[in-house]
Amino acid sequence: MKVYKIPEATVMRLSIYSRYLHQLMGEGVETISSGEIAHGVGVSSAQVRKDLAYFGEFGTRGVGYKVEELYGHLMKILGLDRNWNIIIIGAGKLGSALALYQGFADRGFNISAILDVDPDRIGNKLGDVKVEKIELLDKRVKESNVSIGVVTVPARVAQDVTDKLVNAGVKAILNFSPRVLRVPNDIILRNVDLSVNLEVLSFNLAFNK
Amino acid sequence: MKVYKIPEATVMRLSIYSRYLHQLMGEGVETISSGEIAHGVGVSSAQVRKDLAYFGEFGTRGVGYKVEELYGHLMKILGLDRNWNIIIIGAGKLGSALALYQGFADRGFNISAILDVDPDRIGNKLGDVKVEKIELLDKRVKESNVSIGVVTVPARVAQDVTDKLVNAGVKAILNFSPRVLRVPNDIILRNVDLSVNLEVLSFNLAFNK
DNA sequence: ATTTAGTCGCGAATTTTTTCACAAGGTGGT
DNA sequence: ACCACCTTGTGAAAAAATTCGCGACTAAAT
Repeated sequence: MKVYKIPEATVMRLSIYSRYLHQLMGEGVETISSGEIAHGVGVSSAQVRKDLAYFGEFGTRGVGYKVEELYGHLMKILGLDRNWNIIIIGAGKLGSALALYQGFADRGFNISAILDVDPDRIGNKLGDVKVEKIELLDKRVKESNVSIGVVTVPARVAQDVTDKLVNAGVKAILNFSPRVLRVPNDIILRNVDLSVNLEVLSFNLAFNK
Repeated sequence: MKVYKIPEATVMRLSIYSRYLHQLMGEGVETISSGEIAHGVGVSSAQVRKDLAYFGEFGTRGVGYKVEELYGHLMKILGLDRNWNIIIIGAGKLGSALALYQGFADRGFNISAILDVDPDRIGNKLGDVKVEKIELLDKRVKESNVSIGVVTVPARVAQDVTDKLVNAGVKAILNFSPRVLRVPNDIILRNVDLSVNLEVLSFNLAFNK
């Protein structure tokens, strides 16, 4: 099987499968079929098998998958068999929420720093991390070997912050600002636009009836 | 042109185009080509034209699109030519951040209520809205004619909250909890999983080198 | 009036993703 | 040992989404 290009949709589903498997482990389930995973997360069983087939053969014909084993494979595939250091730029409501979001820590994402320009925010404690001034961006990225920058600043400064992150050496950026960011080709960029999601709902509500 | 099924990716891009056009309006731009929109938001010009073609002919050959006019069409298509009432269930960090997120109000989403079970949170003011007890769910949805429910509760109670929202009469649900929700066929459901986004980055960092 | 340069709309071709369908392999009962 | 029954892995088919290519149309310059 080709390993060249994995569909992004596949990667997102793997992440969802892994979480479902984790839940099953908690329930003491030891073996599961593609059909059951499919039903559990709302896709087709062929989809589950195809997604897994990109990376190897993890099941046993006639039987299914060992939950714990498959979970381990998925975590490895997703790069979650290690910790990642991330930095959050922007300690507004969204940045704070992300900093305190347990889901990140649970999956091995360690928040190395959270920075802002606003003196009122600097010094605030968010969980274990204290908000620091933006000038420390380069220093913090380098000293903590930060791989991922999370951008939660207003649109007008998003590109500027992004450039600084790239220069400091982050390899990937998760952008929550409603701005199209330019990054060099070797930097991985993902955009999460909260409004877009609501607007897709709005479209469906308005359009389909 | 077929109106049957609009790709979800198209809808998401329309939302992005509309925001870019709004920015251009602010800059005083009056006319724009598909190629310029494409460059501005990072897709191909054919993609822009194809996306728009699902809904009609908005441009002038040889000239391009009138920014304001196209913006108006897009807002109408997206159902943003009116206001939507939404309710947020879960006043934790994420729910609070969403409640205070200016981006929603800017696009016509009006937060009718935000509810929680935690007595410590009830009574807190988030912008113009006060956190109220979860028991008011049915009442608030009905009296404010709420169309969209936003679920930001812990995974274990997400399905329960969802069922209550559906029973109360919401037509769409935006789910931020890491749980696959079951809803009737006529209810529109979208999932936003913040961890998935980080994990796709993690995968790309780990896998591509 | 004609030419030149530019741009849209859209059918067709291409690429990508999903679904189908079944051979291969495994389990448990008799 | 054989049979009945499962479930995976995967090539092939189908479906969906994107890109290509060009005819149709516009504006502006000469």
